[in-house]
Amino acid sequence: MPQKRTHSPQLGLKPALRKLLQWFSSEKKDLPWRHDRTPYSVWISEIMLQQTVVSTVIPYFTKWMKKFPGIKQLARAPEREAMVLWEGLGYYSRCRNILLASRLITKKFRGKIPDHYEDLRSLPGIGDYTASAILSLAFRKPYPVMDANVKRIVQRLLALKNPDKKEEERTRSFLRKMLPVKQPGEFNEAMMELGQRICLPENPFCSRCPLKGRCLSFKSNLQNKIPQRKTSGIIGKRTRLLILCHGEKVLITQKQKGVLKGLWLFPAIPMKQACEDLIKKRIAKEFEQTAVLKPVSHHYTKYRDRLYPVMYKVSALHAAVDKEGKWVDRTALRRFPMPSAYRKIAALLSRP
DNA sequence: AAATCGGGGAT
DNA sequence: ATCCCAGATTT
Repeated sequence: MPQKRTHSPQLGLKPALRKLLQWFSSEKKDLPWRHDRTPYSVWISEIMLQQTVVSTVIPYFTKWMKKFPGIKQLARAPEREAMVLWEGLGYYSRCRNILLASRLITKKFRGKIPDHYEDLRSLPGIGDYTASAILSLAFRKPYPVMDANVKRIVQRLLALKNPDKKEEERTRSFLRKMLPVKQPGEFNEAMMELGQRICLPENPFCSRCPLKGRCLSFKSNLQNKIPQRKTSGIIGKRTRLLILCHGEKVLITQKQKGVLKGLWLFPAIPMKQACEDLIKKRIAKEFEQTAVLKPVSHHYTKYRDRLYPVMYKVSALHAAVDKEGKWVDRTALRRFPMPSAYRKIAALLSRP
């Protein structure tokens, strides 16, 4: 005869799992990559979704699948064409890596996306998360994913307080226990959507959570203490952009390295620096400031860069400019991939 | 282990 | 205005 408990009993893992899958089957959203699911569509969507919210990805995914419906079309595409589709999505190395990987898949895997963990990990841009997502969603293999949503949920379920290496392993082993071998994809998607819609970083909707009976944080009312909020550490910058007009043409330069490699930018210098000396020395003998455009903000990670575009009309060009930059007709700017902040300025220039 | 890479949605 | 996101790669 079991003794009467003072606390409410914790829900077993199996019943909790059943509730989760039930919640997902009735609440899941209709997303483009959930139609006609193939290894290719899973791969592309998962890469686009890295550090990028669902609503942002949807139009990019749709455009991409229309232009590159399969790996064959992708593998023979010039990088420029792919980058134009990616423009505005951010983290541009993801796009370069997709191109690289598509060629590797063609060459080393007979044009088929591999269905083994190590093979997937060998491809550029595919880390632990993406490999597990492809294996579970596309090939129904029992690999749990650990994205930010899943980590947050398990942290709360188990009331883990400091996210370190050890707790990450706790999380992984918990997920391996919970994951239903016959429907790993459903489980992974259910967890991610739960994190996205119920188990929010702040003020989670615990009352509507199918896992609340299994959640130690909820039981102890710690759901707003776990996980700890991290301190910001934002760093602000100010940069002046030079919009140099020569006749109908504008000067842009292509990034040669870094994450923005391959993208085109207007020449930029820190605010403090005297830009007119630079123009005189490197670009043209004669110039005249013609306008000051509205600033736009360009931000990445902890940096918040405020861009101040200034237009100059230049003449008597130095010959050396062609090496680093390109004079482009204003109406042709749209054919050169740029980060969003720069695109906003380019849009102003291309209309009269 | 920590830094770095974008952009925008949500609050 | 601030936090965060279906992370990967480099330092």
